[in-house]
Amino acid sequence: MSQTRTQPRNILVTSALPYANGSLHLGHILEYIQTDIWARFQRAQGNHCLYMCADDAHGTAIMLKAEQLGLTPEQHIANMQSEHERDFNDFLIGVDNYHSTHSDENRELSAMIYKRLRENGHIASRTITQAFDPEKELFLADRYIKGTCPKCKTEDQYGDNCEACGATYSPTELINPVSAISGATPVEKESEHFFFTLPAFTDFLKQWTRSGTLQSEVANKLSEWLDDGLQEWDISRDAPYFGFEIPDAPGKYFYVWLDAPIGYMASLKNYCDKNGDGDSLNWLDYWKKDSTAEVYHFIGKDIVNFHALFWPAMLDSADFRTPTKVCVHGFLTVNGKKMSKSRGTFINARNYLDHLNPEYLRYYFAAKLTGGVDDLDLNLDDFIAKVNSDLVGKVVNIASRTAKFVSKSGGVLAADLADEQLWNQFVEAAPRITDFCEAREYSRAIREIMALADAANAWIAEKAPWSLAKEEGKEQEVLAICSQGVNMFRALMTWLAPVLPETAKKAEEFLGVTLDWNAATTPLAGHTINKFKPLMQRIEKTQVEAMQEAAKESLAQLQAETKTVTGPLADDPLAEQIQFDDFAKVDLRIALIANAEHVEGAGKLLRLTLDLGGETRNVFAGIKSAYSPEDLIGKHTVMVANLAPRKMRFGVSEGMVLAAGPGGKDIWILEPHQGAQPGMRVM
RNA sequence: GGCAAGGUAGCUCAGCUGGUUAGAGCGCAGCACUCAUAAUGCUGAGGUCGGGAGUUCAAGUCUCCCCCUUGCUACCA
Repeated sequence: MSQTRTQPRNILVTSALPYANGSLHLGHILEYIQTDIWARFQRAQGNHCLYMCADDAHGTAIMLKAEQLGLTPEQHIANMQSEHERDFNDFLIGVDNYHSTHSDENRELSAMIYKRLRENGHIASRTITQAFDPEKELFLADRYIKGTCPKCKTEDQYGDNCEACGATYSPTELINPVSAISGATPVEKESEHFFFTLPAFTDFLKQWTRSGTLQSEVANKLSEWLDDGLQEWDISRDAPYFGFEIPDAPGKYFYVWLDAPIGYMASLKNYCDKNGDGDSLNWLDYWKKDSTAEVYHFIGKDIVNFHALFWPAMLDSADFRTPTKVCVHGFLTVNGKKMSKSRGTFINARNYLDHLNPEYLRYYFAAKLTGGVDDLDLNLDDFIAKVNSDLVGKVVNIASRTAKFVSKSGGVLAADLADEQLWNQFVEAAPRITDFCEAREYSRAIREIMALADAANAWIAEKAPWSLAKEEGKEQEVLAICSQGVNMFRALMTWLAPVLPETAKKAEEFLGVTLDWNAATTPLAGHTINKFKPLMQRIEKTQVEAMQEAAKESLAQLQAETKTVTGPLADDPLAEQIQFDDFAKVDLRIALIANAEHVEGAGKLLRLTLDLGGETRNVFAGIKSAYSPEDLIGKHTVMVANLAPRKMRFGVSEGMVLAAGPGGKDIWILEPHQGAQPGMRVM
C-alpha cells in the first residue's frame, strides 16, 4: 500500500462497565461487539491497542441484591463477574483485561483523584434533606420510594415521575409514600453530602464537547445541560452503602458513578502491573496530561452525561488527560420493539450463546452499526436472511466454489491475475474500507465488502471455470480464474477478520497464510493452499426459535425470583385458574353476627352465631387473637354457607367466615357495605 | 411537560452541502447455470420518500404546523 507509514498508534479503548447486578443481555453485547471490532481492526492495522473493561460493582442496588440472595456483596459481585467474563469470552470479545471497580487499584485511584479535586477547591459540602427508611435505616433514592402520583392519583408510582401521566415531582409530593424496600413510610432526614463543583467547568466543557471529541448529536444534546446551567454533582452517599469510604469522612461513601469511570484507569493499572516488565508499560503513559496515547470510550447514549461532562471535568481537575473520543451508540431493539422484560423481548447473552454462533450476531451488528447514535434493530428474520446470504451464500461461497479447482491442479495458486481490472476494484475499495472502520461506520464497510463479494461471484459465473475445466488445454485458465477467486476471498476475509475472528482463523488454515490487513490486496502468487473445508454453517430458523423460547423461560424464572421480594402475592402465589362453574359451587352469603362468645378451653377460637335471615348457623372461627366478641356482635360479614359441616373439638362448625391476613393480631374479617341484608348471595 | 434522534419499497437500511425517470441487500416472480453449504447469475414487479402548508426554476433533501416511534430529563447504577 502506498500510504505513508506512520508510527503505530498507542490506543486504549473501553466499553462501559456492566453493572454487577444482573446478567448481560444483547444490548450490552452490541456495545462490546462494536468496541471489540474496533480494537481488533486497530491491531490488524499494526497499532498497539489495549481493550479494558471491568464490572461496576458498587451501589445500593448491589448491596440490596446481595442481601436478598443471602450473600455478602463481595460474594455476589464475584459471582456476577465470573458470569460476565464467561459471556465476554464466548462472544469472542477480546478484552485485554477484565477487572472490577471493587479493587485495590480503584480504591487507591479514586481516593487520589478525590483528594486532588478537594485540593483544587472542587469539592463542596452541604447538608441536604432526603427521604430515609426508618426500618432499614437507609437513605432512599427516588427510585426506592413508591406512592400515589400527586397529579393523576395513579398508585404505585416511583419517586420522581409518574409513568401514567408523565408528571415529574419530588418524592415528598407523593401521596402515601412508602419505601419500596421495606414498605415503611419514609421520613425526612438531614445529612451532609459532598458535591463536585461542576459549574466551575462550564467553559471548559463547552469547549471540550465541541472539540471533535463527540458526535455532533451528542454535543447538541449536552448543550441542553450546559445552557441550562450545570449544577453541583452529589458524589457522596451515606452508610450503609457498598463502595469506597471517602477519605477523612467516616460513614460517607463515594457515589458509584464517581468511582465507575475511574475503573477504566484501575483496570489498565491492574493490567500493567500484571504484564509490564519494568517501566515498559505504565498506565500513566495513557492517562497523564501530555500523553500521546489515544483514549476511546464506547458507551450507550444513556450515560453520556457521566462520560462527557462529569468525567472530563474530574480528569481536568485531577490533572489527567481527557478522552480522545467518547463514542456513543444507540440502543438495541428486538423485532422493532424495545428490549423489555414485560414484553418478553428480553434476550440474555447466554440465551443467545446456548443456541447460536456468536459470529452471526457480530456480523449482523457490524452490518448495521454506524458511527451515529441511532437505535439498532435486531430483526430476527432479517438476521437469519442476512447472515446466511452474505456470509455463507456470498463470501464463503467464493472459496467454496473455486478452491476445488485449485486443489485439482496441484493446490498452487497461479502466478498472474486473471482479471486485473476486477482486482483493481478491490485495491480501490481497500482505503475506503479502512476509513469506514476507523470512523466506526461498519455498515458502510460491510456494504463495500459485500459489493465486492457480489462482483466476485458475478465474475466467476461469467468465467464459468467449471465449463472450461471440461475442455482440453484450458487448465491454466481455470487455475488463473480460481486463484483469483481464492485471492478475492482472502481479501474479503482479511477485512472481515475483526468481525469474524474464528472464521478468519479457519480461513488462515485453508489459505496457509496469516491474514494481514496491509497486504490484503497484494495477491498471493505461486502459494500453496490447503484443502477447503466448510467454514461456516447456515443459521436454521429453529435455532432462533429455540433461543427465543429460552429467553422467555429465563425471564419467567427471573420474575419469579424478583417477585419474592415484597408483598403477599410473593409469599402466597395465585392459585391455579378456575372456571366460573367452579366458583359458583361456593355459595357465599351475607350473615349477621347475632352472637359471638369465647369458647371454654379454646386458645384461638370464637363461637359465632350467624343469622342468614331465616336460619342460623353455629360457626367456629380462629379469630380470637384479633377480635373480641363485643367487637363482632351486630356486624355483618360474609360466610361460606354451603361448606360441609365439620366436627371440631368444641362442637360442629356449620360454615366459615371470610377473613384475610397472616394471623395473630393481623386478621381482618370481611364486612359488606351498608345495605347488604343477611341471606343475600355474594357473586 | 421540556429536549434529542428517527419516520424512504413486504423486511433491514443508503440517499453528502436541494438538480436528470428515488437506490442497495434480503424477500417475491420468471429465466439461466449446476463449480459451490438448495449456494450463484440475469431479468422483473413493488415506494404519491409519516401527513399538510410554504420557499424555490427545482425538495426525500430547506422552513413552519401536525401525527407516530424511541431515548434522555442530574440526591437514578
